[in-house]
Amino acid sequence: MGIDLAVSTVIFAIRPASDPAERGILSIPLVRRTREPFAGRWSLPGGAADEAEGLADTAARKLYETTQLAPAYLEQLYAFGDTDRSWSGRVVSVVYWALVRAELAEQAAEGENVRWFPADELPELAFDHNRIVEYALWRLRNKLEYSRIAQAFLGETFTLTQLRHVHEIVRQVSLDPANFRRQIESSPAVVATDEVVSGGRHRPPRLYRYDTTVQLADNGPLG
Amino acid sequence: MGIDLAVSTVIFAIRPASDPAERGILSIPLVRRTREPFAGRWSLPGGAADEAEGLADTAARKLYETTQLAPAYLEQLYAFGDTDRSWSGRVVSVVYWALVRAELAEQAAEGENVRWFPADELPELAFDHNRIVEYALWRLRNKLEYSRIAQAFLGETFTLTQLRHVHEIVRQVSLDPANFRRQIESSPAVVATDEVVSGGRHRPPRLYRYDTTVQLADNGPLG
DNA sequence: CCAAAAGTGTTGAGGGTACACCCATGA
DNA sequence: TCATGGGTGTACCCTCAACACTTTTGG
Repeated sequence: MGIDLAVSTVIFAIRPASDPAERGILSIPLVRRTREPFAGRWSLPGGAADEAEGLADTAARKLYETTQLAPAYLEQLYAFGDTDRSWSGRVVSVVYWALVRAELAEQAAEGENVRWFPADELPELAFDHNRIVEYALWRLRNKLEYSRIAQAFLGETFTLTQLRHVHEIVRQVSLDPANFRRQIESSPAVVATDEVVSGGRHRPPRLYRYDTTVQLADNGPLG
Repeated sequence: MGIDLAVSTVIFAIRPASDPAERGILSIPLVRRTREPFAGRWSLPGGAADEAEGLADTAARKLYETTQLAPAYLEQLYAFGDTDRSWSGRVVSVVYWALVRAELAEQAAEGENVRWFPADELPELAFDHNRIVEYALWRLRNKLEYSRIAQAFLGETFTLTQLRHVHEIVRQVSLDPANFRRQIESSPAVVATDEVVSGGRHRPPRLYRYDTTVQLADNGPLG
């Protein structure tokens, strides 16, 4: 038979919360399986690797096909290859994780077979996908602390409060606004614009943007 | 046709230096290719993935077959899958990196088709293996700073000076012995024994051992 | 006693946290 | 003028780098 090679992606976005007191919910889109094994169960978007296409390209394409979205950040997570992870032959899955923008994720396709779930309230998924998501969550939370990837959840420009909310939602902590500001401003990756947002009934916050000459995460020689 | 799946491993050990002023050299064993493509070039040990065997098991087995050694540490590095990385069909390589003990690495098999090279003086290798080693080196150096994996280069017991030399050789820095001592002693992963090493013409150093109930590196849910 | 490495003590700089305080806007 | 979040100042603590100093061995 041989070994089947598959590509899957854990897609993260911050979506509006039903409870308006919450600032948003870290969410993941899943697809319902229509075939055995695990027919009817929810699973990560993905499919067989394409012989003529790079692995990351396949991940981005599958991502687009299920959500109609393009990722703001995409990174390989891990190659899962235990012998017993699928009982329809041996499958090695190269899994990626992606961040998409909140504004776009709202209009993302949803339907009978595609649905967004809160990242830490998932149902029982097909294969070893619960374990995969758990690992992706751990990586996301870790990387948020020492890299500048939080911007990928937001649009072109954003306020520091919005950026802080991303950290608070993902890392499940509450951060001091004053210290958060200094921490971000000391980094060259985020720069102030001269625009502000008026309309709130308080002092208009300044908009910041991400400096695209700085790379989001340090992945060493892989860039 | 389809996609071929391979497993390779970047093996690190600290071997005795020719210059006795050096404490040791970070080295990698390579195998000479006997077939096209890249016949005659040096390359990473590895081979086709085995359908009945886990990926890490395959990596450890290939490691043993080329060096007669067992790894003290083994971790997945990355899945390399660019479409143009082999021009004998599409090959996806799941690459692991491993640490082996210095004492054992000295007796490691070496021959016409297996040879150890200093990690940062490699010849031009087959495929994209130079880039793979570069990434593995980056990961090793990074992980040494925030994990307790340096012990894997040493034996059951070791002196703090030996452990410091590992850091100095791998990270290419010189470290203050006093501060290094405190840093290690504050970590629960390394514990003092009541033995000392006599014989040197100076105060006999205490031996330490690694606490096996603590895991070397934090790989999150993957353990 | 001397050289050399093991091991201890101490100080000062820098980064992060907590928190007091002022600023600018809409209602 | 008040409520609300934006934004600044500052004191304290803790970690870490630098380096002086003491200890224990072999020669």
